[in-house]
Formats: sequence, C-alpha cells, structure tokens
Amino acid sequence: MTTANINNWKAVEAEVLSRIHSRQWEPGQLIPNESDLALEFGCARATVNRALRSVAESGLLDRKRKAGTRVATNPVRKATLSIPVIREEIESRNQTYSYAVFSSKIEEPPLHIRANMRLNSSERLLHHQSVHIADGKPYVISDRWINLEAVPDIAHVDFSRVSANEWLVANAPFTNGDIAFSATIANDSIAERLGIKGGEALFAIDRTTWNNDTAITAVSLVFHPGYQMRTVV
Amino acid sequence: MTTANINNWKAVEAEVLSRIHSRQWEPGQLIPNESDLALEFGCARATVNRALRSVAESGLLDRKRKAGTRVATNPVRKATLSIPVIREEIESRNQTYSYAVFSSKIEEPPLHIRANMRLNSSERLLHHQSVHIADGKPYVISDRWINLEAVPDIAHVDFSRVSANEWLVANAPFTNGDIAFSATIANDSIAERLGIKGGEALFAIDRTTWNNDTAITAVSLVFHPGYQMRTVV
DNA sequence: CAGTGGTCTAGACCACAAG
DNA sequence: TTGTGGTCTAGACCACTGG
Repeated sequence: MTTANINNWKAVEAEVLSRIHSRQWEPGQLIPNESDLALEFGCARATVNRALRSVAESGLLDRKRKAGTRVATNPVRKATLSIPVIREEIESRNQTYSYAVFSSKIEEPPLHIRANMRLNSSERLLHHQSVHIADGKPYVISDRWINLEAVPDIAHVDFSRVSANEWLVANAPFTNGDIAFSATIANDSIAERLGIKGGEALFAIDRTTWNNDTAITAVSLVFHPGYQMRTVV
Repeated sequence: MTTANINNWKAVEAEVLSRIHSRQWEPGQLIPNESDLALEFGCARATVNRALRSVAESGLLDRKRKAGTRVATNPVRKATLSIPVIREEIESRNQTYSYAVFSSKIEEPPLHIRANMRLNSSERLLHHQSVHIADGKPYVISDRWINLEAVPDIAHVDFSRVSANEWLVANAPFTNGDIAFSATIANDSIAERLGIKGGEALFAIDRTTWNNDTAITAVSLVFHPGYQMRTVV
C-alpha cells in the first residue's frame, strides 16, 4: 500500500485536495461521482459527500445535481473573518482595555443613516460616540446610531460600565447585517478623538445590523493609523 | 399543530435560531443534547447534528464533547468574503475591463517582501506592476512579486494577453494564504498610476499565497478612492 | 469513568436539471 | 427520462473531556 486508508471524511478531503493541487484533476474537469469515489476509497457515499461538500464550500469544487462535480476554474476563495468584540480583541493581545464616551443623546439622524437603516421618519435614535482604548492609546472610535424602537431597554443602560457594543451583543441578538470595509481620511474631529494629526489614512468598518426587518443599530468604526485586519484563506 | 414539521436539517436550524433569537435559550445556557432534540423534533440525531453544526459554524453556539452545547455569550460573528478575480468583479458590474502593465522585471526584492514570503536569499523574483481598469478609469493597481522557483513557467507568459493574477489562479494553485486589509495614503507614484491627486485615503489588500511551505506570490492591491469591500453576516 | 458530540455505515428516497 | 447530488434514518462505535 502506498496510500493510507481513506476511511474518514478528513482523509477523503485531503486526497481530493491533493488531486486538485497535483492537477491529477484539472480545472474544469468532471470528477467521478460520489458512488464511484466511495467504491474507490472503500468508504460510504455519505463520507465522500461530507468531504466533497466541505471542499465545495471552500470554493475549489462546483457541484450540481445531475451535472456532477467539477474542479472550479476560477476558484473564488472565501476568506472568513471573525468580528470580535473589541474589548476581547484588545485583551487577546495582552493590552489593557478601557473605554470612554464622548456623547450619548437622542438626536435626529442625518439622511444617509436613515436611508441606510431603512427607517420611517418617526423613530427616535440614540446617537452614541465613544472610543476604545488599548494600553492608554486610542484604538478605534465608534459613531453609533441605535433604534430605540427596536431596543427600548438601552435607554436605561449605564454606559460607563459596559460599552454599547457589548450591551447590544448580549441583549439585542440580530438575525443579519451588512458590513462595508473602506479607507477614510482623518478629518479634524476624527484626528482629535484618535489623538493623531489630521490627513492620515484610516481603516474603517461600517456595520448595520437587523432583527429580521427592523434595524437595530448602525455603527461606524474608525481605527488608529496602521491598523490591519488579517485573515487567512 | 402550531409548528410545522421539523423533519429536515434546515427546519431544525430555523427552530434553533428562533429559540436563540427569542431568548427561549439564553446566552450561556446549556441546550438539550442531540438525542433529546431528535426525540422532540421527531427526526434522527444525525439531522439534529447537521443543524447544530451549521449554527455552531456561524458562531452562535459553542459545542464541546461531554460539556454539551451552549448558546454563545459573545457571538463571534463570522463574515465570509469571496475574493474574486478582479476582471470578473468589474465585468459583473457591466463595466468594460482592461488592463495595463507598468513594468515586469526580475529584481532583488526589498527586505520586507523577503521576510513576508519567508524566502532564503537566493530566490529570483519577478516584480510585476500593473493596473486594472474599469470603463477606462483605473480601478486598482497591483504591485506583485512572484517566486520564479515556485512558478518557473511564468517567465514565458505574455502578460499583454492575460493578467498575472488570472494566470496564477489558473496555473499555480495554492494551498493557503494570508490576507491583510488596511488603509494607505496615496503617495505620488500611487496617485499617478491611479490618475488621482495625492493625499487621498485608499483601501488596500495585501495577500501572500503558498503552496505548502513555498511562497508563490505576494501582491499588494491599492484601490481607487471610494472603493468599499462589502459583505453580510 | 461516563456523557457528550463526532463520525461512519448501508440503504433509501427525493429534488433537481441535463439531454 | 434518468443520473446526479442532497438528505434522512437507525444503529453503531469512537474520541474527547468534565467531574
């Protein structure tokens, strides 16, 4: 025997990946169906299915009923990035976390926020601006709008003890959300809050979350200069 | 009957999500084990397993053998973003795609590139700089280093016909890679290549890909002003 | 040690879509 | 029409890990 036993889905996955990388199965090529592979590997079809499904999810295979399974020609690699609570992100680097609120008041939102959250004109919104601090240095500033109709309890929260982010995560589960990543220039107000000079390029994340069709919150995060968001494929 | 039959894994998943969102199962709480849920829903344990595994992958459940399954307290939401071939990204917006090479030559790389690719001092690298153009306007500029030891064939490729990106995707499959997203300021050379004024904030992606332990290529992409990368959770 | 999730199996039926 | 992947089932054993 030159190959180890292929009797579990991880082994099947490894063998499939190996055949793709070695180009034994070339891009665009139809690979054998599940039953044949199960026979070849000496395992159940369900095991082959589990492995092929996993590889397909990573983008390296295209599967269609009746048409069969093909090696993807332009593999659209999918990177998964986790969106951590900022406090945990900072503490995981062994830095001390702190947090300060600039302002927190009920306001009329600008039009683009209303449009973004798809609100009628009647909702009252809490406008909450704060900064998360790592080892005493501003890490990211947060400019958040919260739909009080969706989360009435938040009116009574003491934000000196817990950040709006964490309170919402724990108390206002959302079903779906949009995220946009971009670059922005540090204007005077941003620069002041981050304790930097103006004119620098800053990494920004804009996130809106929903509970089914009602918007919960829209937040704009602007990170300190040099911040990188990393992941692997 | 108030509820529909829960006899497939999608239905089980929907029911589980509903119980989490409605806080019938609260954050941190231990939920029933797979066998009990299977009994309650009237389906096989494997079906419950499929559903719970799916929810756990999205970050809303924490599963541990023996310890059981708990609702995540700080759900680390995972966003998956697909990394498309730039030509396809542009064409999917019904814009016309074109492409131009600024320079392509074998050079000694700067130290940070060598370190990033974890190379010995001996490898020869192809330095390839280009721009991808949408509807006649620069869309993103690419500054790429290619390890000729890993991809010798690339020396003979006619880059006027196919972009380095697409050739590599089709001919140099990789097993893994790192990606970093950041913001950068438009210096003079970047601004000139993007046809903009200097000083603007630009979204940047740095990606290094590997075939097992040998680096294939490191590429730095700098997008036109206003570019956003979007996804959903 | 014992309870939980993780996995495998053999067989069955279904849903989709290519020809 | 028919071949393919998608899924469900009942049962079994295994692997990890908390107590």
